[in-house]
Amino acid sequence: MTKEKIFQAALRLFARKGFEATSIRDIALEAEVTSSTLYHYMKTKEDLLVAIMQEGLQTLLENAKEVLAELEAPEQQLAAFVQLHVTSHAIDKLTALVVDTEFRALTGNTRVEIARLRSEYELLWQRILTGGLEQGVFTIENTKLAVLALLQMCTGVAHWYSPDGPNSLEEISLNFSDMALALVQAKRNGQQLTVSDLDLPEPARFFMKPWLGAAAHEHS
Amino acid sequence: MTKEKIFQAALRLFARKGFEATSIRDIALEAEVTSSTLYHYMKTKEDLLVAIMQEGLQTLLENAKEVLAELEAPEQQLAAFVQLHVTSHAIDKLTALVVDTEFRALTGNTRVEIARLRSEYELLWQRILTGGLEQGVFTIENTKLAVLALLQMCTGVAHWYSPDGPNSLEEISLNFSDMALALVQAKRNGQQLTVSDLDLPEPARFFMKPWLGAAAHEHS
DNA sequence: AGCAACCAATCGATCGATCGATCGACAAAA
DNA sequence: TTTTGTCGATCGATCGATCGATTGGTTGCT
Repeated sequence: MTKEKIFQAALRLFARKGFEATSIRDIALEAEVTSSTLYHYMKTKEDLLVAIMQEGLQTLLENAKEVLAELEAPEQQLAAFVQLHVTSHAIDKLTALVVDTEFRALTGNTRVEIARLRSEYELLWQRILTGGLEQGVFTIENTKLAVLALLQMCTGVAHWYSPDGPNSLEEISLNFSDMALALVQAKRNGQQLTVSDLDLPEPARFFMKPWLGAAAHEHS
Repeated sequence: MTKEKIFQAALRLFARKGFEATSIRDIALEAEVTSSTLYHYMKTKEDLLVAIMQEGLQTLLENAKEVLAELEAPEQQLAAFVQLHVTSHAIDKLTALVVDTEFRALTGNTRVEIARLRSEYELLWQRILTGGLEQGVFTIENTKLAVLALLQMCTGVAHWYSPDGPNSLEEISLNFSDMALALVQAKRNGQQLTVSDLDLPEPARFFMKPWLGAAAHEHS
């Protein structure tokens, strides 16, 4: 479908050059249509950006909520959240980069709406940490700062991950879970917990619905 | 001086709207000169960006090297690095944001040069973690991944810090040091280390040379 | 079956606005 | 008189967006 082709082209270019540096004609060229054709599928260039960001954030949010519904222990939730976030940001690097770096290009209502999605997601992390604190399994001085640190550290994966890199996605995902558990000093019986102590359901990735970009990669 | 005024204007706008979204005329307006005058002080718009990024990265790098010269123990070095990085990114938020988000706008030689500065800085972190591993004071599965995680988590401060926020810069800086020490599981005598165990020289900020933006803020 | 009416899809041409950058003129300072 | 700083005017290129025309497939009426 042409529409999908246009969205994929925009996604690639927004991620590589940034929203402002990408022209309508760039997208048209990449999608192998004329710039006029673009306007048959969208109203403005910003609409493309909004669609990408909404899709990415909503999918992440849905997956996160499913994780919370499946797992109870805060240390399990945290590890699964890290795996979900890291894996999402690696598999669909392009969408993740756009979501994380092009927020300032948004204007008006959509800006507020996207900000709301993001803070809703942050709140889920906040609750996990609070839960872990109440159960005495985490040791955290400041929950809000810890959430910001954890999120930022996991989000960074999108900036450097490559399937050809020295570490597999699974290694990275597990390693980041361990670092997160260490950061909050997750302990049971006075022993520092690692992800291998938690027996999470096989691939935590099981929950993951494909993102926009990942979906296109499947049925190509 | 007019030149300084121009650089400050560019810094503010690049940080707020991004390099590509900022026009020459925007900068001229903000600096209260005409766009022609800009070209008396620079050759291209990209030169402004390069100057900002070089200044920021080089100052950070110099300060980091001084920290390494003053402190020996890896846990001290790590805590001081975190404080330096966090404090830099909070005090001179604008420069930090530009350095961290506008790399892709660079072209040609400068792109390579800036990338070299950045990787040189990363290497210092790498050495600290390796040192801590060799002394058995850190527990880290994968040093490179840990460096990326730590850097990303500290860099994120520039995105949300505000002097009017609920936490003082000192609180944030100390808190992030503790989280970093926890992430690498820094231990002496089997006891998890915190920043208060390390008796660092009074303000670790002592080493900090002012950045471009911070400097202008001083003699204003 | 055949024709008319419709509609989604695509195009080339082009709009006014703005882009980064240049030029020569003019004024103040050295 | 030369140098340094500043300006208005303007360059060609490109920007996001719009327009009417054309195509090809689908529907509905006879």
